[in-house]
Amino acid sequence: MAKISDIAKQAGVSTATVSHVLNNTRYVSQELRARVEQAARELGYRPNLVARSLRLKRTRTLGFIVSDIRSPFYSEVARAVEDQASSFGYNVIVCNSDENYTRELAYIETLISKRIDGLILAPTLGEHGFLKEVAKFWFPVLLINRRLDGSGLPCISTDNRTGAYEAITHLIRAGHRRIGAIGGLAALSTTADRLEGYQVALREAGLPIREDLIWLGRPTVEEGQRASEKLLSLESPPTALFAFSTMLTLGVLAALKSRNLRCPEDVAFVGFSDTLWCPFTDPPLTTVAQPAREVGLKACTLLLDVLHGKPLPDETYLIPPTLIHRRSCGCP
Amino acid sequence: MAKISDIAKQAGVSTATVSHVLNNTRYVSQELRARVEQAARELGYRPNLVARSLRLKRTRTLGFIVSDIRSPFYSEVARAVEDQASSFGYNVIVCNSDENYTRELAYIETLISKRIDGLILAPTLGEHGFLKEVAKFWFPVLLINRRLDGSGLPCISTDNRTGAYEAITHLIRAGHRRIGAIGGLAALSTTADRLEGYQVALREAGLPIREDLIWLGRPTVEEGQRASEKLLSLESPPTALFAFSTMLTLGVLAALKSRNLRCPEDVAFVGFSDTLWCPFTDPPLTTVAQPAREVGLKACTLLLDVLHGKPLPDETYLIPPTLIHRRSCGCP
DNA sequence: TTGAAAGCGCTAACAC
DNA sequence: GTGTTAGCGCTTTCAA
Repeated sequence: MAKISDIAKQAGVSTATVSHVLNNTRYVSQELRARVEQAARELGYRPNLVARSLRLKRTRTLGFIVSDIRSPFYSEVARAVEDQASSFGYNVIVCNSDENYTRELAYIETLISKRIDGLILAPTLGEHGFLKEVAKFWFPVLLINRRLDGSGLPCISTDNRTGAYEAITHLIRAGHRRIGAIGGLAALSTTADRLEGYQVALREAGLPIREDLIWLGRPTVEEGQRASEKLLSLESPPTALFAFSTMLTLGVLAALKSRNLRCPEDVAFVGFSDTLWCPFTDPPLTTVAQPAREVGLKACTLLLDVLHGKPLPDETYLIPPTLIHRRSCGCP
Repeated sequence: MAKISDIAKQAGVSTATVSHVLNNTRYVSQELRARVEQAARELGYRPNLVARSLRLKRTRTLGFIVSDIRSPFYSEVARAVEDQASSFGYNVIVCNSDENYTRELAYIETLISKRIDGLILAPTLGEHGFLKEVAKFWFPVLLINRRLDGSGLPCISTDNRTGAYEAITHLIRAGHRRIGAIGGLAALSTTADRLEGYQVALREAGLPIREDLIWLGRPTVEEGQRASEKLLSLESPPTALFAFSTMLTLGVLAALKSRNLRCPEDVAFVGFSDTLWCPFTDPPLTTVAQPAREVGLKACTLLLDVLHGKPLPDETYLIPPTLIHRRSCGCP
């Protein structure tokens, strides 16, 4: 664990000179430069970034808090964030909030204490007023996926409204008039936006918005299955279903299977979030593909911009998703 | 950004007292304790863990390097590691090596400089002799998933040999005598172990090991598809296929689909790594489910044990996988 | 062109 | 019971 003063001694120069050689931060003669470099090599020197961080008041470390890194969407975002961050010399600490407000808060406290340079956050439900303080006092905060209206915090997100609108419009064009919607927690902006897209599409087509065709709740496979069963048991059941997330999609598939319903012949289906598996399910799934990589890249790029002096934007950036046509929607 | 000396001033005590109150590290009278706590609250004090780390020579931060966090296996491992780490007050920096030795090396350098307390690593291919030095000089290193034979580094891994053995034995019992194997890079211990399990199962059943039924290569969907096409084009093609990874499994499915082969009627199939989607593919997939969570938990637990003073084991821990029976293997 | 030394915020040995 | 202070390893101002 050689330190700068060890190198200085061995090379017969001052610590200032060593530091300047190592960081290329002021002119040093060839002679001394060579001696310093050799000494550093001989001693197996590795700069201590902890000391450097203390001195410079920046850690080149970012925080990344999402509900669960196992989600295909968030792991893709995480990958993009890490790619971008590492290419600029930053590392990222990954945290799983599990949709738990208290856990999220605890992570934020820790990250403050660790003096991260910036935070990318998919907030849980709950009062997030304190984030304004965090952003003002500690480090820039960039939201992903979920807006926090009125917080003034910038957010990078899929254009959920448009995504849902296009999915539903597609089903309507194929002749469906009763389309069930199975969504996540109503209080999340993602759910609200997708629901809005669903409603606008119906309205524009002159179709009624039937509350009994809409189910919102916890986005798990089991709940999705239960929700599907419920909608499909209505006296005039939907001829098509639209699920807002991967877990709910799996729930729908389970329900169709357990009822021996053929898709798309008996019930058409469109999901939200494309994955590698979607082409291989029975039937291949039509989905709204979320631009996860773009969201991560944009969020991290903006964050790094701010760290390099640009002003924090207060806008929401919506990135358009893509409707991927496969068999489950029943179109040619 | 109040610091300890600010609190000391405000509370009219020494910095030592403040530190001891904050860390509960020596007796302080109720009186002073209360004054310190109030001052800390009033000033919105957050301990500076960078300074603390410099002083204590530990950061309560772990490194986690895998090829790609998007992989269902690694993201599950990451989640388990993070759960365990955070419950002990540690954070984890996640890095994606992309199977690139140079990238992996660069990350390790950075993590050394950041003075992480320990590293969990799924090594890429390449000479890893330097890891012994790292482990000796800087921090404990725990391998996951891939052994580095002769390195003396402990490894937590799926019992790949047994997993493959059981899958193949299952197919043999169902009457298959020509079973194709589609695996990843030959130099990886995971590939070698799974191949060994495949071979041992055949040998025990008195079946020949035909080299033309074995394909090893880059584990991508495209390569998996190409490999399947090749095996299925043999004059006496395999009646069952065994794929070593998720990507290769998707490739097999693509090949079966493009050739209009029914599974399991025309070709039976077993994959490695279970995912949420496996019950919903066409047909539902029989797979060897990897104990990803257990691997992550065990790795992190061992690492934390070492950090708390226990000696680093030099063993390899193999965690048994589970064969999950679904339709694709063609058994009742 | 280079060096001496202060100071980033914290802990803890030592002194009282 | 509490306080003084050195020092963790680095950067950078100031001086020469």
